[in-house]
Amino acid sequence: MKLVTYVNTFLKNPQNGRLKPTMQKAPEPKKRANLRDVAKAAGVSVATVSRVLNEPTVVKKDTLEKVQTAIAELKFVPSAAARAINSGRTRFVGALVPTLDNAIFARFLAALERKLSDHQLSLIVATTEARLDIEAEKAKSLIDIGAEGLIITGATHSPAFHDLIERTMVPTIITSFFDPENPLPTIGYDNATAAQLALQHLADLGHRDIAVVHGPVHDNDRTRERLAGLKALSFAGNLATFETEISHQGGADVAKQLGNLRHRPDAILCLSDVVALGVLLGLQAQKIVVPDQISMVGIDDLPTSAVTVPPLTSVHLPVSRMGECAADALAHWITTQQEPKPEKLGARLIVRGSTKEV
Amino acid sequence: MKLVTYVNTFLKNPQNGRLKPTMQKAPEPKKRANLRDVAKAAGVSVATVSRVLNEPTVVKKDTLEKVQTAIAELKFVPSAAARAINSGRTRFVGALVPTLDNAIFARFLAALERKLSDHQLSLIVATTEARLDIEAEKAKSLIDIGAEGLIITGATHSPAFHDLIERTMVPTIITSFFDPENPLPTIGYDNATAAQLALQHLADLGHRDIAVVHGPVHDNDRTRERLAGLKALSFAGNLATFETEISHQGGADVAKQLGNLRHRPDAILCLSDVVALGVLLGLQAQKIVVPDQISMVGIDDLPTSAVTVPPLTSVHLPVSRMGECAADALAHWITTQQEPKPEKLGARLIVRGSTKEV
DNA sequence: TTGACATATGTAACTAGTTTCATCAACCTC
DNA sequence: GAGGTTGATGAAACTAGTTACATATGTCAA
Repeated sequence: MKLVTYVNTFLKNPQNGRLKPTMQKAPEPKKRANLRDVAKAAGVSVATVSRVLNEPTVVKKDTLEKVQTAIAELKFVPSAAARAINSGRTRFVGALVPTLDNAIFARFLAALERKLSDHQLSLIVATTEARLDIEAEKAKSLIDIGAEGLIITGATHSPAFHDLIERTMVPTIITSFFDPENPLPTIGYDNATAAQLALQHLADLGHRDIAVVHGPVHDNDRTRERLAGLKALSFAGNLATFETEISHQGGADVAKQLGNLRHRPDAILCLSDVVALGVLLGLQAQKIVVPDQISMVGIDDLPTSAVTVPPLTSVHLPVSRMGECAADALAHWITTQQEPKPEKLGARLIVRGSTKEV
Repeated sequence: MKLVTYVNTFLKNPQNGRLKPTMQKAPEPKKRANLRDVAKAAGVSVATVSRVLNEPTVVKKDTLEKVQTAIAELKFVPSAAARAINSGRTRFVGALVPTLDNAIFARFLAALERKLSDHQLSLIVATTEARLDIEAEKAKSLIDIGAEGLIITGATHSPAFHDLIERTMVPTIITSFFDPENPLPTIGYDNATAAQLALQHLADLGHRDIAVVHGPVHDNDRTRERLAGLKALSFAGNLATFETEISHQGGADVAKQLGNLRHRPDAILCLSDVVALGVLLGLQAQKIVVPDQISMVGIDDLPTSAVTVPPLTSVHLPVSRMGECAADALAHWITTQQEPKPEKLGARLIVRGSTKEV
């Protein structure tokens, strides 16, 4: 299919900058072969060539070979656009993530892309900067350019977005979030449980005065769910929440705040590992020793969390598997028109060195 | 343009799973409007509608309004596929990066995507796992599906890849690498200079026994250039190189090796910040104090590097700007057919707390 | 009043595929 | 040997746009 685009544009601009204005005739920009060319070369009709491409079994063996030879000789690749126009299949889907600047999404997308390509689907990535208006806008342009499906993050979206999905009925899967009741299928972990796992661990170790550090709750239902999970757990102690930017810097900033507190909590629960790493660094800068002076738990379990000093106790979220499941589910939805079942992926606590009994 | 795909597929599967098998007639899957529908509704010809879309100035004012009303009423969005088929423009480009799992590429892609969308271009991201064969394969499928341009990393590629680009003449820009002589335009920093900046800094501080930690050199010309830059600098001391995986874990592994050395170097130069952070953590795990016992420099200057303990001295590489420049250059190349000039972006040393005079 | 020209719009051909329907030959059955 | 069935292929219509060319008005100068 290569070069639909470029060759055509080229042909329409004969004064192309690449051609030197010499006397010799233009180097004959060998036009890309199309179905008709192949048909002519093979001495068959276009319908037959199309059949060779799409249902080769119905074509007689020697005809098949003739056509295939012609295809090879002319280096024919069917135009994706022309195919899309009547099959309605563009073979790409879009993924909307808040940011690429967080290893958790990068890992998710890597798995998603890998698995989608098994289904012959390309992935267009769009970042929303965690803003619902940008999300709706980018979703619209993805659908406008022909995305066959969408992968989105979380269940909270703008009315414009919901309207768009409802009108267009584009298969859309929600990730990083599990809720069997959601009108759109969700594939993710239970954020409330994940947070509870972390809190329970701290509680079991005897911590009673806990700082909860999290990213912006505005427009982020994953964070809200995690916070709600914490509140739902009957915990016999104090929880103080700190909201900050999801970045190492954001975590470090909170660490500084915590260090200055007259009454310092005895444990910190970070709702994301990126923030946790930042907090850890921030504490270290103040010579506050983890876990001796303060325990720390994170959520996400990034590979880096195993390398920190001390290694971070964290709740593992299976983002790579989530990417694979989402890819399979979306591909299946697109091909069969059957909406997939929601899938709940387990989260589990990985105890490492950043937590200690009081 | 929304829903080309899905509606068509839907129409071809009237037994769609979403429709309940009730008695009432199917909810009339309101077919997406096309040019002809709009023309009929507005009482004009398809050519006029097309003109309204593409060169509205040549259309009489009240005709224009009539058509625009019809477009709005029918919620008409032109099919991208149909447009692509005769304009040859698919309005998307592909980016091939080794991995998403390194903040440096994530940041680059974020900037690239942001700027491309200003040019009305979408971005398809493909990861190559730093393998040239995968790169060539994915490049081919990107071009096959109609990518109008490609953004790639580094100047070393497989023969299949070069052949592909030459045959198809798809505009392709090399990033993370600067070489005005390269047949394909490069937009990036001078890797040799960047590495030299780091080494010179260590040399100026009096370090003479330096460990150089870097990622795989196989198939990675950026790393090779950096190493070559180091060798080219007449440095009156010892350089020992350590190759490892580009990850925090990889860095930590090397740190352990270094810690076990009977004669420990007095400084570490990491050719990437991700590795540097890993090394820093690895040293810390062994209670080796930076910079008192050993100095450290990195290259990349990730935001995290400012937060580590101690904050990492690093050579800043302007990846966001690189993304923007690449987007502009590629968009310009696609629209004007004029190959852009190579662009060299400056790198500069940011001195922080991880380096100290001997 | 007529010719010249510009402006606005429509007709139909074109892009590159897929798909329906018709045709024709070959084989089998009665 | 006529009739029915199957298999392979082709002609032409179809997808949804763009665009070259033709045509119909309108304005102005001669």
